[in-house]
Amino acid sequence: MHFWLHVLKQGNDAIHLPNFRTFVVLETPVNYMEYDFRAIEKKWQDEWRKRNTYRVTDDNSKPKFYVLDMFPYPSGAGLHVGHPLGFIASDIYARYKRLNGFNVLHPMGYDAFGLPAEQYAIQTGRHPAETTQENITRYREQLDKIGFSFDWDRQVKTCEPNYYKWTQWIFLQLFKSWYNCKSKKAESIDTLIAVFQSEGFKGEAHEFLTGDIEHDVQPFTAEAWNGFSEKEKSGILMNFRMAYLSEAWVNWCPQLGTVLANDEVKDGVSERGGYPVERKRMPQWSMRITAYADRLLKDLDALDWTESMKDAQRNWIGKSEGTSIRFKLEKHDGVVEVFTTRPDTVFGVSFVTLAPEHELVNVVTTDEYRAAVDAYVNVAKNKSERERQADVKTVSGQFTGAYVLHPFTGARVPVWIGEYVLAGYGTGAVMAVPGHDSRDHAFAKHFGLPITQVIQPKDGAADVTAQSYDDKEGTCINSDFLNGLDVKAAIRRAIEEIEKRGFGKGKINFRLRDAAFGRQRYWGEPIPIYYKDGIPTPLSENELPLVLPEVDKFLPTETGEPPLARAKDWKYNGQYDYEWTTMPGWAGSSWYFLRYMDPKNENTFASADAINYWKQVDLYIGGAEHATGHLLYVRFWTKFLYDIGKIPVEEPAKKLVNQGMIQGTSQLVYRINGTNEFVSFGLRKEHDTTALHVDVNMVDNTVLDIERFKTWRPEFADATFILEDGKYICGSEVEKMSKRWHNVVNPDSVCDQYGADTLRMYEMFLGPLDQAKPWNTNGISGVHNFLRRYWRLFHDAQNNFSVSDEAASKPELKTLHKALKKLHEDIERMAFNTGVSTFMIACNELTDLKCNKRAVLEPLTIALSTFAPHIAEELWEKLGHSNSITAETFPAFDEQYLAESSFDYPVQINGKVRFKQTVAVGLSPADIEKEVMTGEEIQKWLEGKAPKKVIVVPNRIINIVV
RNA sequence: GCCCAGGUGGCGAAAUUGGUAAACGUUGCGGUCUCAGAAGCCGUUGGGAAUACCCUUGAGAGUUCGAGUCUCUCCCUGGGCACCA
Repeated sequence: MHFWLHVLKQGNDAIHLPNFRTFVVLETPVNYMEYDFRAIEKKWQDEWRKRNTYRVTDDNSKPKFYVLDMFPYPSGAGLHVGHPLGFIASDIYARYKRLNGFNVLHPMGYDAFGLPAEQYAIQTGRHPAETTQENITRYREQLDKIGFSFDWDRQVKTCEPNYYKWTQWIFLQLFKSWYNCKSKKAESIDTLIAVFQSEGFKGEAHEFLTGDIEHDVQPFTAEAWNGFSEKEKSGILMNFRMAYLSEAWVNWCPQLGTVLANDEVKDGVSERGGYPVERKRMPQWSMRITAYADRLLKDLDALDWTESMKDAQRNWIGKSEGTSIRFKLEKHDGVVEVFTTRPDTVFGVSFVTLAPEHELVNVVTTDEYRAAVDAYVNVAKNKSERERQADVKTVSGQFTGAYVLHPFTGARVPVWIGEYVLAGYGTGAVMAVPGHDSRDHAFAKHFGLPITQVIQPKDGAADVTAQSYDDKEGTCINSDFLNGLDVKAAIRRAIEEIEKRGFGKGKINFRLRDAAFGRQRYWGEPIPIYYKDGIPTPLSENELPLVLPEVDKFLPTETGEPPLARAKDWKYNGQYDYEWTTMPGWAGSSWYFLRYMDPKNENTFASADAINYWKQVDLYIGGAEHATGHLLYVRFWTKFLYDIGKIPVEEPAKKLVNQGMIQGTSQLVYRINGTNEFVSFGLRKEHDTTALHVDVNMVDNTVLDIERFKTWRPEFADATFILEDGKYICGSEVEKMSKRWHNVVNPDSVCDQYGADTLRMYEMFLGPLDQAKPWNTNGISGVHNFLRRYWRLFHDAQNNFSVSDEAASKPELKTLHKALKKLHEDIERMAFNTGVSTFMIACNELTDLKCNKRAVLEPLTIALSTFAPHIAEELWEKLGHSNSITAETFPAFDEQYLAESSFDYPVQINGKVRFKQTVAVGLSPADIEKEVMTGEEIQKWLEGKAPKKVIVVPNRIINIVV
């Protein structure tokens, strides 16, 4: 006699004998008789913890492999099924590498400083440390359920003093360094001071400054330097430090009350919250990432990252090669320096445009135009970033009354100001060539300025008065010594001539700007600086960590100072104010991969031994949205630490894989307007309806659970429904997974229903790792079914363990080795979706063969432990092993079994026949040795083989099926 | 506007170097088991044609004995950058 066991959706177990007529309707049919994943998964998670199975040591006898996930920010919402996608992939790869004899570092931690915890603190008064810790605890619970092989002993939290002590330490190193453009590396600021003491500063004549670092330091002699006050010296050195304080244009977000870095601003609004962002000039700590622009760009080539990721960084760095040209002012001593990538069009200049913020605007404006210019500049200044960006189509500008002289022709060229010229890029001034630049063209048209053609397109005439010809192809005309040259040659010739005559010089510009580093926020690392007599002074290293002080409120002070100004008696030595801004979110994440190597070290950020052993991340998995933020900053800090001799590698991660986002599938119901009646999806067009999002957990495969819906919200308690086929069918839409759309699916609920192994395999099965895809559970039963069938291979009909020690047959071995070979390939190239299929195919074949042979099941189970570690461990134990399966070796495949029954099928090419593709037909290896046959030989060769099917296209055998 | 990735059945997708397109899963349909629901198991599921034939990888051309894969043009979707001179 057998009985049925069903489970209520809520998790209440109930046993039903067959003659019972009352049944529990199943949400998810699960037969606990067989594969009891709940017991198995709990057992092994406990067991792994007890045995410290995944503890990692710096074992020099094995090759190392470092698999890293981008650590999560622990938000209050907990994990949804999208979060673990990358973690599962990295876990499979880490387990695979471990089984292949590597010593694998696979850690996890938390990026724990950040805005949401602080916003929550402002609203509720709860300390961010407290809520962050709660969120971390919740994350850990969720992560533990999925069966990851993280070494939790190495966990890091960026908000803990023993971690941010070293973030502050790195800040101090940056503060104490400058970038030498000659040696192309960061060096101790002492070397610069030594130069100043002995020879002063010669401006551009100093080779180490001929790079692209911008500063406004006037030349001085050694005597002058030695006579400067401490404050003056400090001010000058600030222009060279890697971490520096300066008056700078920043992205100010009034709603968030803080400054944002460029990558934190999207389309003129803050990435977090979507609040407007303005330009504001204020004292600001910055990181001189621009010094590394060229190296950050160049070193991308050697990285094993996707092209799109590298391109995103290339775009962001935005290198453009061109030249600066100085235009002498007509009635002043000064010059207007412009930057252009098209010096070949210099004879087409009809005016020069300055950015409204340009410092020369005030100087050159004539009295006649002063009022108009002031008005224009004022309007421009008061516009927010967003307004300015939204407004790109309107042409605006103002003549200053001033003229410059064309360097080659001496012609008078009017000086305008225009919003379309950006203060922060190049020199903040452009030479306008309306014939060959569409923006200049629009400006010229609008203000009736002359348009000259200086480039002749190859395919004949272009009417530049109607439209500018921007292409970098053609021949120079109306251009004196450039006439007849094509664009490329003309650019070279023009630069040569400009340099020779001293009008300017070839120059490389980057779009990349220095990164704003101070945040007017509480929940971040304090910047280890205090102000002694107005001089920003670093703490000494043994004074670290500078611990985040307590404050009464997390808001700015009444006078607008950052929250840290509220901290009572928080002064250096009881007398000097500390810096009140804190570090941005990206600070802690810019070096965490190093801390995992030696997370508990009290004396240094990580010991030299550990760093030399682990070196860098071999495989880094995370979201593509970090392309221009985290991934650029972590490369920057890595290069810096390399320069100052602290680490042996220049790049944080050799290989980067971006996992695609898992979107939510929102479910919609249709309420007939003005009623409380809901109409099913298929019939909604017959009514005037409004779509409402409903909780996806109330919907099973588009069918709404009406009873649950009624209890969901009080207003739906007496709702009525128009059904189709007796069901209420919901509409669906793919949207970002968020509470707002009620489409969040938790990994916990999937683990409860199907188990962690099913969740792991299903997330992989969903599609290619790097692709964005909506979450749906349509296929999850297929994956779950696979695991049950796999379980059944080891058990008889009564669920008794039953594995045979007989030798495996050839077809069984063939199935095994085919699967192993494919798994090696699938996992190596991170095609985990096909990896799941490979297991399924093998399982199907073995089921068909009724194979329960140890010789086949043992190796396959080791392979399965990468994807589904819990069930694999359980079966491994049942197979009589007392050791954890993690101690095994990933089974190698044996070509012999594959070769024995397959051959390369012949294809005739130009009268010769070649063997191209391996097809299994059961021929002897001797047949395969022949590489080339004529058509006649094939006929002979086939004799006696009785092929089932031979497809012959005139004179050509396409395929043979035996 | 510039740069990148992609477009294959009802759906998620596979095809790794140019070699039988649609593996694997799901959905639908049919069957089996059952007093019965569910699960399980078996068959079938790109299109057309009365069988073993033909057509089919966004569109069009090209290279090749052979193209989802390579080249060119175009269309569409997603992503990045953007008055960056």
